[in-house]
Amino acid sequence: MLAGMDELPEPPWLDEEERATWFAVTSLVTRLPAALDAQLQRDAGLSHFEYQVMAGLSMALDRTLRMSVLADFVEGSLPRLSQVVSRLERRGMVARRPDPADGRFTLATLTEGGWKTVVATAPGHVAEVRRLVLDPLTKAQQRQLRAIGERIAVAVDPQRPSPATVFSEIEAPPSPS
Amino acid sequence: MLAGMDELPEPPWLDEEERATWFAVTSLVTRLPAALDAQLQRDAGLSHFEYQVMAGLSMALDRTLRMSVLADFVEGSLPRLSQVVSRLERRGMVARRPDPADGRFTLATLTEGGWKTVVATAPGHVAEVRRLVLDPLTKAQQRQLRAIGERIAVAVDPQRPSPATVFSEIEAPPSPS
DNA sequence: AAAGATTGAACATTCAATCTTC
DNA sequence: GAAGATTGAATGTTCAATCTTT
Repeated sequence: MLAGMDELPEPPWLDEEERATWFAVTSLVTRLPAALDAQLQRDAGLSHFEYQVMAGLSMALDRTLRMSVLADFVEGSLPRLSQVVSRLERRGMVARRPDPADGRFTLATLTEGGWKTVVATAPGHVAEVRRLVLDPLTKAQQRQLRAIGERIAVAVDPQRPSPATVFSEIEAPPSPS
Repeated sequence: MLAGMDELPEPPWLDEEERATWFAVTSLVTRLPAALDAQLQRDAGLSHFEYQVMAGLSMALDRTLRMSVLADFVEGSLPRLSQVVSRLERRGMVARRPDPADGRFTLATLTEGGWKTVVATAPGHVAEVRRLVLDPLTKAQQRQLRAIGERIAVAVDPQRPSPATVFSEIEAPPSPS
């Protein structure tokens, strides 16, 4: 694949500095999600993914979104979203119906009960996000983290739409999260 | 819980900057693990967690570690580790036996075949880590990321041993307690 | 009795196959 | 036939209960 190319040879192993950076990253991506799940599970009986789904809907116009747009927003696969929304539907949090404009789409709507759950849950979740992520960092570090995340995101998936793009699909008045 | 305390009132919602930071974090913690899993699954038929387990053992003295120490190192629960090691054992990658020094402990050892798998897999994995995380960042950003990760780690779990501590357990001979 | 580890059942996730609508 | 979504089976994870050794 790169025969004949004239590249900087990258060392096959990580040096001590790089390993420390890498360790920080793995630790972050394993422990932070676990901590967020724990808080939401404890206080609201929701996984972080379920909460993201409901929060996404709560920000949308008419609290309604097509499944595929919602899947994009929560960065999950459509099959996964479908399973999770089925569970949320059984619990009365979300309702689904075919899109009248095009029957191939499915519209998911946050019910009144789902809305109340989000409204009741959001402050505690936001507080936890502040406590674990925002408060421990200086403003400068928050900016750095944004830039770093953006660079890694591009490397992981160059095709990926920017946050702003995805977010605009959602439209946004009343916004928990 | 905090009646009468004199605190800075924290706004219940995130402002635009904070939300951007938060979005970068959630995106990072959901997409990066998926990308790493994909590479390892494709090239070696291993999940990232399985790889971490085997890599941890490969660095240890005699390629052997007590299950509880290994669980600490890979930041997973003991039940989870036990299930995963059972699978790896069935595949001939790892062997278990009671610790002769104290029968309550179980010693897990990387087999010759497991070692060969790690040796064959590591370069590709390291290359992927470079490609997705290290290469897109400047040296300064790598330092920043380390500092940021450390701050968040402390917030998530103040009791948690520092990376250096956990790592030293790995390299140190099993201390007869 | 406590520490370390394992097990079994409930639950969640993944992926290919399928279904429906355009 | 293609796009959007769902389902079913296999796989993985979680958690409480259990077992063994000290």
